[in-house]
Amino acid sequence: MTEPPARSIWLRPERAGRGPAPTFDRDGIAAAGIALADADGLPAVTMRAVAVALGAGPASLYRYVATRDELLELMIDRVYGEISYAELGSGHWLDDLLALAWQSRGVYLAHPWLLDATATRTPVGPHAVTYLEHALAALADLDVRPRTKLEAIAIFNAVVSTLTRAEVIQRRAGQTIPQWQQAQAEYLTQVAMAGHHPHLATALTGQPPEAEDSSESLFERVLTRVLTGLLQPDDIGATSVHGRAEAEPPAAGPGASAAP
Amino acid sequence: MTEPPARSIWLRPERAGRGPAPTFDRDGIAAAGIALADADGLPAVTMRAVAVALGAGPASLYRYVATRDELLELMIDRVYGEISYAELGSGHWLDDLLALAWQSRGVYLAHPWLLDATATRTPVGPHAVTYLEHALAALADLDVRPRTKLEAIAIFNAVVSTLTRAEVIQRRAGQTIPQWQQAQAEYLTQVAMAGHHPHLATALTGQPPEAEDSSESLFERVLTRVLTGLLQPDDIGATSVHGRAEAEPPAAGPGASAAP
DNA sequence: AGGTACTGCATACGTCGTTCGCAGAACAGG
DNA sequence: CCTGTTCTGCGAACGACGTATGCAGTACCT
Repeated sequence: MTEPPARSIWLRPERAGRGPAPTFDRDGIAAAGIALADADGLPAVTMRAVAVALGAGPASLYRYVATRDELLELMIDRVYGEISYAELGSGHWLDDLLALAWQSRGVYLAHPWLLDATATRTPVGPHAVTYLEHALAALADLDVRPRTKLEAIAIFNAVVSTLTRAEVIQRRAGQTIPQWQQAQAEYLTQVAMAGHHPHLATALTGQPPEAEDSSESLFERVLTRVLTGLLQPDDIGATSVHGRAEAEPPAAGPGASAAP
Repeated sequence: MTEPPARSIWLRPERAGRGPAPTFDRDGIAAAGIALADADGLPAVTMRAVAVALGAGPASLYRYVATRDELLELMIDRVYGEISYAELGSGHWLDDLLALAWQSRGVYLAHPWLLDATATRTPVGPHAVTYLEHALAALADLDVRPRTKLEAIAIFNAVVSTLTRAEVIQRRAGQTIPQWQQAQAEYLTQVAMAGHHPHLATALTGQPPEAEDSSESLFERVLTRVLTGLLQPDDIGATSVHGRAEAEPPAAGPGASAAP
């Protein structure tokens, strides 16, 4: 008859100090999962694998974690703990946010599986909340509605992960050549060559080696542009640059498509 | 002895006109999967479920699809086919891109699972390529390096999906109250009240019902700001005065690009 | 006509997430 | 100190899933 918990793992106390002392703890379990994910990717993080890595029985983890998803939450929040806020407090909000972005990038590069794990989920663990707090602190002096700040941070995080994902993929291309990716590139060039997609063709056959800027400068440039565009004073930006008619959602998108 | 294909499903011919006529086709299979996903989410799309929905045997689909991931690719590209490009060609790149964004939003709202399916994967099917072609066409007259355009489109897509995901979650809150989400909110407010996160507290307790703008105007406003920031002339926005650590030499590969 | 190459399908294998029930260990109260 | 309660780890098992395999039939090609 003990059902009621169902709450987030972060509200559940780790220990319920009654019985014998637990052999493991959340942090150690998360660390074991992270080690597996770092080595062989997210799919390698199975309940059994983490258990044997810990020297535990196949189903022992369920004493600490209600579900595999909670294990992933633990892992995600633990790597969020690797973020340093030492470089913040510059006095310029843009510099502070860029510092946060570089820190995030570092964590993503150190734990590429985090890109997949956070693609669906939005992290809400203690360390993630600390991150959000610092991001808001960076924007504290900005004269913008709090709502706008939260939006900006959400978009900001999405852009950071998108940029870093591109970087991870490109970095992997140097060593391992995933089968599907090569097939994908083959298909794309083939489509471009077919002639029906002129803009795509010119975009793909553009100057490749030329004065290509580094990934780092691209990262900083794109983020700067996005953030400066995003965090303008609240009263402007509502009208298009072309003096186009104001917000008028075009006719509804495609209808439901259930059956053929 | 037949091993060599391994190529993308888009390069593989649907029919190899030798044997008997297939009972099903890729489009029908994709439609069946989409129907299941629309009704019960992505996890409901299992090989067996799609098979029985089609009146086929449990493993019959492997005659059409090499893996479950390919089935998802089929589904993704089919819903991309619902996008209309009728409202494009306004002559203003921003208007065209906003029209694309509204179309994407419509598809996302009609098929919320698409948000999860494309969170990891980057769609590369024929319809996705058509989408990319139109996006590039919208930017054709812009005096920016092709590389910058591709970047901008990638960021653009990420922002669209982020905004729409937030909208889907908010929309779901009206009818179904997912357990984990309530727990999440409970935890967040509890953390904010604890006192150690002042900025978070003020951001969460901000004006709630006030002159809150609609989801639609937020959508358009954020996108406009991001895009205008992103697509400035190439020579500005590249400079920044932040000494940052974590710099590594540029990655080697020239190939892989940021795509839709 | 006959061979060939494809079709749908039933069955089976291995793995995964998760549940259940039990033996033992620590704490609480007396 | 003893006893009962409450927790612990764990082995075994369940159901579902992705996928491989082998077989019988069918339609095209020569």
